[in-house]
Amino acid sequence: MATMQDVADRAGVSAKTVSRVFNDDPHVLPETRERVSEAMRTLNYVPNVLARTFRAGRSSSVGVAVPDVVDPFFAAVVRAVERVCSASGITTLVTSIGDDPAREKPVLEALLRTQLMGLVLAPVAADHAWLAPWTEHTPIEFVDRAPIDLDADSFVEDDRHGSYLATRHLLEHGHTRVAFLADQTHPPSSRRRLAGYTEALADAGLPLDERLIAFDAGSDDGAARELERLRRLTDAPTAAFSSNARVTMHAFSALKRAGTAFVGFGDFPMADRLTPSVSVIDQDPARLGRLAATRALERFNAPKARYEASTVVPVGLTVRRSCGCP
Amino acid sequence: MATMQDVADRAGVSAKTVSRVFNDDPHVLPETRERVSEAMRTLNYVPNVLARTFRAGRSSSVGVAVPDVVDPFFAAVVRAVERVCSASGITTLVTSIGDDPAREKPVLEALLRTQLMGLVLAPVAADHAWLAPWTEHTPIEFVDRAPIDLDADSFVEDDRHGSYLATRHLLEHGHTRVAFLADQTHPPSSRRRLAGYTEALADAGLPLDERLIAFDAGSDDGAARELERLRRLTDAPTAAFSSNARVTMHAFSALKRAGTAFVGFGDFPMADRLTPSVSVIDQDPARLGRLAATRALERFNAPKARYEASTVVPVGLTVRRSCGCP
DNA sequence: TTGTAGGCGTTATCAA
DNA sequence: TTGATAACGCCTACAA
Repeated sequence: MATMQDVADRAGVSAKTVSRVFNDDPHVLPETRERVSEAMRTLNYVPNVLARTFRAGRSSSVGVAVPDVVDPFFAAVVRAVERVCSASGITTLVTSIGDDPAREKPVLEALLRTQLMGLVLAPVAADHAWLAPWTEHTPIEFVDRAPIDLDADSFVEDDRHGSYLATRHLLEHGHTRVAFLADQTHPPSSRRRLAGYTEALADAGLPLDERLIAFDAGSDDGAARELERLRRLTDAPTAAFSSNARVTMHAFSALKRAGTAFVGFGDFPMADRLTPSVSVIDQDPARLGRLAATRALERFNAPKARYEASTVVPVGLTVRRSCGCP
Repeated sequence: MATMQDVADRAGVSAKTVSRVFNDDPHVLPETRERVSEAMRTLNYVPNVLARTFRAGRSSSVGVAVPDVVDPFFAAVVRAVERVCSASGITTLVTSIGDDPAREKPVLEALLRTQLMGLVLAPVAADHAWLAPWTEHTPIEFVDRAPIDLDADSFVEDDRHGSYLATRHLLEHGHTRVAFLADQTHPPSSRRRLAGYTEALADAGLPLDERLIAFDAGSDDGAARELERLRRLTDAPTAAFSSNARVTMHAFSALKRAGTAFVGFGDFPMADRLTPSVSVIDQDPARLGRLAATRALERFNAPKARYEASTVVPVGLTVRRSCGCP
């Protein structure tokens, strides 16, 4: 690999001049510039990014850490961040944290050590206090899930309102017994979604029946078990609100079998092609990613400016068939 | 940010000793080690990864470039690479190339400039000759699609045999008119899949009818148009082989509407929940990613060893309902 | 316009 | 066992 010095030797100039040519510094005679360019070409000179980065004290990349890139929701976040960054010539360092909260800290530390320009994070752990020292050097933007015990930007969907919409829609179809399906992942969102559900019930003058809440619907088996339990209730539910896409996908077959009307929080691929097609609360993960990445770069460029810490993105109801609509 | 020198000063030793402690060099007295560790703790020392990387002349990351992280197939590849790498403390640099072949070169160059340990690549462009100089410094592993005009490792599915299996299965159901559905992406795989299809027809003593080949089924509209065209043929097809998951997903509704029996190349989320559930040729993207990442690291560690250049991973037929099986 | 000196943080080399 | 020195490739500050 040719270095600046190699090019300089060949062109009969100093390394600094090569540097100038490379960085389009105007203080170079056209003739010199040409000689240097020539040398760069013949030697196939490629600047050493590592050296530049080191010198600059900052890498030119943004990190993205999500629970799982295979989840379409997070994949969309990742792609949005990539888009924003690549437009500025910034590379993206993607990591899947996985389901285990204990892995989060080591994974993020490894990322942050690389002197990122910023980090877009959809966390799985429930405590982010330890990130505080890092926020002084690196803008950290939370997406989908707000930080816990940490002062940082967050970009989240309107969980409460989405759940409210979904539940109300089912109630408007005449259902009075609506189950709430969830899994154990990220309690804060879950809690907000439960709150929207409860609120819709209350507005309809309906009581909250704890037995209608299923917290183990995150797998095919779990969903089947929970739905079987619900079916056996004396006053069995006739409708269900699934509080996230993962649950909706796993519970789909069981819901269909039981003939239960349902709405899910979060769209997913082929939801509109299933029979019945699935009515969903429509999130916009790309928007979350875009906003977060943009903010990260803004903060990087103007660390002292003041920003809105918490951004709540509205969600809407996409009506298809599973809710009972014709 | 504390540097080694800061730690050294505080512990009353030289920077090199701190380095030794940090890197678990045995040639340090336990007592010295303790003093240094103490200083590291109080100063909250974090090694400068940029400096280390620069010094080493190599980043400790592996690149992954795929057409689109949102595509579940490539997402699975990405995650597999991540898994392999993180097990060795190596970070992963993920990039979506997008659909535009022209973007491929600049995107990859940006990646390669960062002195990657290796690159796992699922290309969209049809010429890789320009990568030749890079392969001397960086192992480049092709997945899903083989390199064109370049000598590099490749890990691909058995396209031909998979298509053969799918087509034969449909023929065994008694169909004699089987359409071939494709889009324009990556011709080499497409061509091999077409070959398998043709071969199955030939083995059944059936002629290849060019009119049954649809090359524009990569979108909902395109698929609908193509199927309409096929429907109007005097001798319309009663079955179809979709040559990739993207096409299968887009064509699903139209195929269902037409009552056509079909098998798709490549599984996708919810394929088993659709009505009819979709019979597919089952690929194993995670395996491709795992193999490629492993090879990249092997080559990095032993650049001179000899390896099998081309690996073809077998595929199988997952029978569900769309093929007409009861 | 061009060049020289110096340093970013770490580690290899070699000497003590 | 420990330390001084130099070097990785580039760029900023300053000098010529």
